[in-house]
Amino acid sequence: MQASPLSASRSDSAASRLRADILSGAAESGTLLAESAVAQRLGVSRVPVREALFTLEREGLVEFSATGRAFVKELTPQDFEELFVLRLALEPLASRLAAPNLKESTARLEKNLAVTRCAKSVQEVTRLDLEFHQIILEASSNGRLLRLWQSLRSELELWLGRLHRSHQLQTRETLVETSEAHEIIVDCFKSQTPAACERLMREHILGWREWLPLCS
Amino acid sequence: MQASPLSASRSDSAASRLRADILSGAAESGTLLAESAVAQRLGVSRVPVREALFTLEREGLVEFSATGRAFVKELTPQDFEELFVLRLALEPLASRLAAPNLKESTARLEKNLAVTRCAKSVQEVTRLDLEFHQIILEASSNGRLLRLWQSLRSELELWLGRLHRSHQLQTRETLVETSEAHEIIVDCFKSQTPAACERLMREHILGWREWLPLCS
DNA sequence: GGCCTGCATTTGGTATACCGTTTTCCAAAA
DNA sequence: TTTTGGAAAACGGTATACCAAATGCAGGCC
Repeated sequence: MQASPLSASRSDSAASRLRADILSGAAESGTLLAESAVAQRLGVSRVPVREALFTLEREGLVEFSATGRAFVKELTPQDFEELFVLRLALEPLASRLAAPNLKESTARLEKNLAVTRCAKSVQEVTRLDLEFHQIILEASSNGRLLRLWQSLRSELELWLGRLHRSHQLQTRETLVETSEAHEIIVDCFKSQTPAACERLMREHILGWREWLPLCS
Repeated sequence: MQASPLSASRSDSAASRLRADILSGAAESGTLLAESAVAQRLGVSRVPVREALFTLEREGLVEFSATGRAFVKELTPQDFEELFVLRLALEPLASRLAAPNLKESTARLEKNLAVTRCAKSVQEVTRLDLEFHQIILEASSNGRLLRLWQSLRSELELWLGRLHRSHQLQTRETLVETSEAHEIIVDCFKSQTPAACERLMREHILGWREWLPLCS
């Protein structure tokens, strides 16, 4: 256990509930998130809601208009392209940095892999996929690198969630593809050089890019 | 004219004033920034101060303790190392992406260069240096890349400011070094391929790393 | 019919007040 | 002298209230 301040503040729980609404698709793209309305719905005052919206903006799930009104973010194919370029810059780097440390934290990756193999929905596969990558980022021992990546993570989740809702992806197929790729990565971390890990992650991200044509 | 909401909110001006205090060294490393005290000093209520502190945390100038108290960030040599690794990942990439667009925005770079040559203090050189790099990031046409870089910029400024105050760097020398390096970069953008621009920026950042030993 | 105008309503920005928790500091005991 | 106990002060989290600006709609004007 780690980030549990014993009682999540109302700001945090407001952020969590809004995040869930957005990622699940309950709050559609472009929806206005008025402070008062959200506050009333969540049963808290406007102050925590305000902070939650600020947090979600940082995560890329919400955007503010020039006059300060908050809307659920809209994503375009260009957004996907931007995310791709940045993953390609950050994740291979993280893999190289993490390689020396990863011989120990491999256990976390393998546990993730085991859970992934039993996943029962595309959403679950997606979540575990991102978690797998985050484990590597955490092992990179570069706090700022992790922070930068996290500021992209929610957007990726949002993107993938929408994709899964518009195209009906096959759970089985997605699961097998993901876990096989991750398996190779874990093996690489266990036996290969940092440079090899970097190269492999680069390939992995390049492969992920193939999802792009699915943009609606 | 662009991002001028006609009257900066009190949150924004509070953030500006705090940022200036921190970057100028008026607020020393580790100083507690209590909401009430800051609010009283700036003549506003706690709410805008709260948001300003949140903003500055995002910029890396302030850090919160587990119990939510804000302190002026302390920087270690490892922080410099992290910033270096990330600049090395982001800026060459930005240069490559910007190269095709830069033939037009070169004017901005050249104007920056001209002003730099007349700079009269190390602080001014530093500020213009970062501005030069930011112009390139802006020309990369990747909003997220720019955003990630900006989240490092204030920290760089903080770092360099402290460096200049502890070691008495020569204005003349710093200025000449900086402007000569930037001159080469502008030439490259005007005549070379994206790949060449990327390589050159990589060299530039690697050279910048030589400042590291100056850590106290 | 389309466009401008003005008012009612909504919305965000900010000040103030209250409460529980954390810090701080001093005094008493080991 | 050091440690510890506890109380007072400081601080952050949040609710509420007020105001100015922005929005949206309806009615009038061209």
